[in-house]
Amino acid sequence: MIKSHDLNLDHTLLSGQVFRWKKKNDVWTGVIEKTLVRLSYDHDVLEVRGGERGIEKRIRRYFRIDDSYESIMRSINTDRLMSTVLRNLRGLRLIRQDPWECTVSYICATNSNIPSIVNMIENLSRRFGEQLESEGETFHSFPSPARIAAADVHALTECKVGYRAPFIKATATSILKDETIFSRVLNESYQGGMDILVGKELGKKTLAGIGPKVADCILLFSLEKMQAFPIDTWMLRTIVNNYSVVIGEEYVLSLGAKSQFGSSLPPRDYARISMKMRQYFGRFAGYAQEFLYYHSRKEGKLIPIQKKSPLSG
DNA sequence: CCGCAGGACACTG
DNA sequence: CAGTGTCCTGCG
Repeated sequence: MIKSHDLNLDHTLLSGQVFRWKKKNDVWTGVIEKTLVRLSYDHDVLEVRGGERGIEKRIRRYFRIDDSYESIMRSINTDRLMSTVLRNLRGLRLIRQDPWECTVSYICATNSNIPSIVNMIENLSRRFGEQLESEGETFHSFPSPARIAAADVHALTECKVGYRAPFIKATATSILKDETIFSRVLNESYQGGMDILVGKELGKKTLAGIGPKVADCILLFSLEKMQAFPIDTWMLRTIVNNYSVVIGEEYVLSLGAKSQFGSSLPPRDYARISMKMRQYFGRFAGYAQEFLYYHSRKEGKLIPIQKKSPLSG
């Protein structure tokens, strides 16, 4: 039995980890692999509709119910901010996603925003996934690598994924050709897994559209690397505003001086900052990241990081 | 019409 | 290598 105290669906499904759940009348509907599931709370007890026998177990796995939540919360309760955030977002959990869907989702996330990502993933599913009917509604499974690899780039572009279309197709093709890649990462250390995903393994790039940030998301959300600490522009702001001491105040200043925030963080800076944060939060740093990320998004406007100083005139 | 949003990549020096 | 510009799309 899962209780709302252990799993807060709103926090978890709105935290920006996943992009395919919809809420209507206090019922969350989503697709786990090829099963359509409806979730709601009845007097603090999670109620599951859809799926067949065994669905409860899959739900537990999906929401990582078997993680020792209390112990993890204690381990990442490192400071005043975390203490507040952990209390306010009680019941937020990491989700154990399918690596392939996760990969495509975060390729789509580059230089984009959540509503747009939701749109892209939905378009891809509608066009290339399998239809799932339920209670008069139509949903779709996420398309397999084979379906995407076989797709025309033009057809992918029609799903509004933009310049990511060739990346998505190329990555699907790579995964078809190297089916064990995810399981190899699973059996690797964090750094080993990172190296494989970004293509440093044999010095050659295998997966297109996957840099360190996307790789961190894949590692954290689908490949059991709970120390992974993805750093997007929001997280960078949060770090600069709250954890400059952790990554080095002089270093923060040097970052600002370089004013490199117009594009992505240079890989070397990304590696350094995420390493510091992993060291600071420990082996469940990824949980801390997710709490901080959702917190910062809920808080909304943070002080934007200054870009190139405009030539005032 | 411009700036920007959960970065990656190709291209210079 | 390290530092820039560009990339499709949607929205304020």
